[in-house]
Amino acid sequence: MELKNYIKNLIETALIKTNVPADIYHIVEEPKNPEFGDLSSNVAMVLSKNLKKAPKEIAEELIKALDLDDKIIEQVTIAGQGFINFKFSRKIYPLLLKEVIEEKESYGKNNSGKGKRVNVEYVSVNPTGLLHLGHGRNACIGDTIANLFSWNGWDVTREYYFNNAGNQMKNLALSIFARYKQLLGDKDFPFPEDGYHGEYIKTIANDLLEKYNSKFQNGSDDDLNFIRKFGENWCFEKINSTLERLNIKQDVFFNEDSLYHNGKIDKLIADLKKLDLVYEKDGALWLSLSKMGLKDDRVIVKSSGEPTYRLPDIAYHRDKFERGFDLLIDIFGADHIATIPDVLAALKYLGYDSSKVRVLIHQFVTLTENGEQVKMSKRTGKSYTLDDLLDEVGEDVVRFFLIMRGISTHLEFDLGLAREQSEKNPVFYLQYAHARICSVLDLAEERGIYLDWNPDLTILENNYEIELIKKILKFKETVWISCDKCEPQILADYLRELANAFHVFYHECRIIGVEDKLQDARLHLALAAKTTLQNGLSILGINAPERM
RNA sequence: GCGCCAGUAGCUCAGUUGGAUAGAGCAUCAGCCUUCUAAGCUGAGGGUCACAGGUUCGAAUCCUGUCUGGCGUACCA
Repeated sequence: MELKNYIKNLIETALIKTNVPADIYHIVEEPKNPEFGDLSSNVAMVLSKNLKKAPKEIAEELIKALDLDDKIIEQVTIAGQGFINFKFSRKIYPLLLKEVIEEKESYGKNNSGKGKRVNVEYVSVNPTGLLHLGHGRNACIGDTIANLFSWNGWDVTREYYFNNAGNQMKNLALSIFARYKQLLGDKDFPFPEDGYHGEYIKTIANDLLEKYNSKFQNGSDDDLNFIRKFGENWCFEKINSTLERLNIKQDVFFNEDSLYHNGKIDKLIADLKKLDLVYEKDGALWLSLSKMGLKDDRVIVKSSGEPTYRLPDIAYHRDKFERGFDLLIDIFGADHIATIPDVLAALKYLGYDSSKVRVLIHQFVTLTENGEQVKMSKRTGKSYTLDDLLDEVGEDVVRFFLIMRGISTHLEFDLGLAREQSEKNPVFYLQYAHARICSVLDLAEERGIYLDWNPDLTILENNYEIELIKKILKFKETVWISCDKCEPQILADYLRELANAFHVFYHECRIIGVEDKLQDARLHLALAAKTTLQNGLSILGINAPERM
């Protein structure tokens, strides 16, 4: 039972009874100050304007109309400017806790997305280099959001979109070729102006040399094509191994090139022409964004005959629509922001419901240590890659740090803090709570204490116990909100609060060695806390260690 | 110039579509281990919510303007 929904329904039923339209927007929330009660409603204040009555007066009438079950609600009071505060009977919490224990590893799941399909597109890095911190943020956000949708009952497709055809890939081939020639002794062989300068290009060239010797030194078209493919495979292998370390596995790898081969690009152009949304000018094909309410028209096919990225982007999203998803989520870095309004506008004019596309823009990541920005890895002397970071602090810390801030804010990754294997590190705080519980449960088992299949949890009634129970019960709602808002950070924050509630309970309440019935009830409470922590951590893709 | 994001404690950040006394972690200071993991717990100090107006019962939150930082603003992706 969801307590918030219960109260909300109670109020709405009362509103109908008193002939007030029940569709008014009102909030049921936990008051900051626990003295005010367990849940609080602002409905009287919201209504006061429409009804032209004092909030307190409305609240009084409403309370009379509430159908109260005194087994559930102990007290209803009016306070402040007109808040209606509800206090639950302490007896209901243990009953709800029982449900948590019974649901085990599925506690927290709900069916709000049942029958609906969502496509989450993330990472989507072209195979021209290694993953960096920004990609890591993208990957961790995307994977966590995909997990959240899954927990909310959605059928989730995790997708990676890439382009292995365009200019960038030519550039990759030319960059590798130049390094290759240099390795072959032609020290002054010119490096392409817009080439990829990373050290990894030299590594690829070196691998190429070791494997094929001087076979490609002429640099013919065939040679360059081979080198391009070699480079692509090399990069993908690295990208995949990094993602694997983060335990990220995607379902669909969508190749942009397929849109050209299966005619979807041509069809898109034809359809846009039919709708009179494109025109030719200076030998190029322009998209009439001004007709769609945007400011400037943009080129979608260059005078050279090559498309710009906008064209396949539109075709790709159209393809996703055609695959029948109810929701399309794109996870982009802040540098990709410019194209979004264009793509959405075009989709809308092509007859698709562009409100089904949800674009999440995350801001950049900066790596700092002792307040100073870190650009190069101390260990390798090269620019800092996601792999370097994983080597240094491990996957749990990386995953947690990259989602622990709101998506839209800049993220400062404090390397010093991340390296700290102590109480300063927020990841360990969560994991420690889990390990602590495991250790208590182990000790119980060692001493031959077995959990009663039908525990009397009503014995749990002190504040520390109740606070922990309330926190555990909040998990389900948190999984929903975090998904609805597409903010993994909400879940991360919640888990810290949950861990804190457990640590306080543990500190104040002896579990093993107290009177049998109480011991059993507290062991069950610890078990419920463990389950909740474990489930929460699994959504974040973080391990829940049994020992630390 | 224009667009998007941000500006909250010394630092890094929360603040649940406007609610009661603005919160947390780190840092600082002071306490708590002969009993289940001290990677823990308790307490203290620390604020002009960038600035100025406006909207109303009520604003960190909404509107307008200004300032500061980041990212964009291609016939690159």
